[in-house]
Amino acid sequence: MAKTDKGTKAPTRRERERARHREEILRAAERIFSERGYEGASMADIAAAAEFSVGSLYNFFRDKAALGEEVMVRICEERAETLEALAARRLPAPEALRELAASFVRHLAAHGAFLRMSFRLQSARGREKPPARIAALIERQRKALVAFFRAVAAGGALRPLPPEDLATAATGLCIHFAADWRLHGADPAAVPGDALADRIADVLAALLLDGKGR
Amino acid sequence: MAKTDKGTKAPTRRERERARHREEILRAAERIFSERGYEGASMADIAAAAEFSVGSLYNFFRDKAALGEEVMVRICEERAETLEALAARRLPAPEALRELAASFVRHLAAHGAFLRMSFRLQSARGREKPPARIAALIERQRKALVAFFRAVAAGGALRPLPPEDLATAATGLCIHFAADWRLHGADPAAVPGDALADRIADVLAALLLDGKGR
DNA sequence: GCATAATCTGAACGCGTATTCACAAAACGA
DNA sequence: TCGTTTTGTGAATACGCGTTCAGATTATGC
Repeated sequence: MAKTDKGTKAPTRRERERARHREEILRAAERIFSERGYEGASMADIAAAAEFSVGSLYNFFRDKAALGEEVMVRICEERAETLEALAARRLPAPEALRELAASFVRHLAAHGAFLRMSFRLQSARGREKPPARIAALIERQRKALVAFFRAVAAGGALRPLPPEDLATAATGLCIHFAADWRLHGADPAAVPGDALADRIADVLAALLLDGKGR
Repeated sequence: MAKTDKGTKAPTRRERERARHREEILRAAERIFSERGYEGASMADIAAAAEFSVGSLYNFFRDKAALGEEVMVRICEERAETLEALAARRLPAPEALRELAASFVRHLAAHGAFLRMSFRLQSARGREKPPARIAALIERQRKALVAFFRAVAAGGALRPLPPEDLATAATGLCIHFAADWRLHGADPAAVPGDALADRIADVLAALLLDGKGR
């Protein structure tokens, strides 16, 4: 099976090692970013965490921005895939919303850098637009979530709103309840768990489900 | 010898001038922060915008952090007062939600720095907590919004959720719809207007109002 | 008008950090 | 084993920015 290249040979030993090193740098970078934030993480910090020299980082990434972008891209890709898979499952509304909340919280727990770097996109310097690859992934997530809500709404158990608005609303709810949890949580380094997932699920259900059982 | 006494005599000419200068610096700082973000705004930029020298800024504020904090504090105070006033008006649910959306958008339009600096609180370096004064104001806003929803819910026209959750949900919706509008808007420097307010109001109504008329 | 205090100025300083580069080490092919 | 190529190293570099301070400027009290 052709891996990443445009249909050439199996990767040589060198290529495999290089890929592994790249991977380790990315993992270390994500850890440091999530601990100290993008601006607070120095290349020296990341290099130390990855057990490489600073110079080596530049053999793999053009500059700090490229490294940060790649970290974010991978997180966003994972989230997009999760959402696409979730949309394809065609669950009934209540379970669908519960799964949405659960997957969101799992994503947060796995990628502490996600919320931080998302917020950074909005507070970033100047009038910078997010890099094109990230903008595209955000759009992909959005598309998947709209499809998710279109499918769920077909069951007729949701409030009558355009799926686009449902998607935006659900995202806003997830993010803000998570931020609120971070703000009020005792330990700022704590990892979100089932308590948060349940709370978000309850709110999503209460607000988005059509309350026909009343 | 009366210097800065605790609210006794009429302020002398000097004191009034000093207060005016301070005011001008704060206005300039807010403008620059909203244009370039906190990290992207240099003290030299702010000084130039305020038509003072850099050194003068330090006669009014201990350092850049204190200046930024003061800018944020004033914005948050204004918002808290608006919310408290709104809660006190005891409007019927539909009008109440419409006013909530409208006041939020007016606040955004008046203070371009608000969203940016709010997001910055979440993506900030290290594990810094927000300054105590700002944390207190955020809490004050939250309290006001909870009171608002408690009052509105007393009319019985809202979805049956704890007012705390309604408050968190409403905030998340407002912020995320605004962020979405910023992201998809043609001009990134555009000022949010009635179109955004209407959209948010519609969503709030559709999700938070008890749909008993169905 | 003069002495004194308050305010303003902006060049100079120090610090932190992203980035580079000359060199070292290692891996590879023959 | 030996030249060549790739990869790794970390001290040196360059730069931006927050902050300071000694002196100029302006206001105030007498």
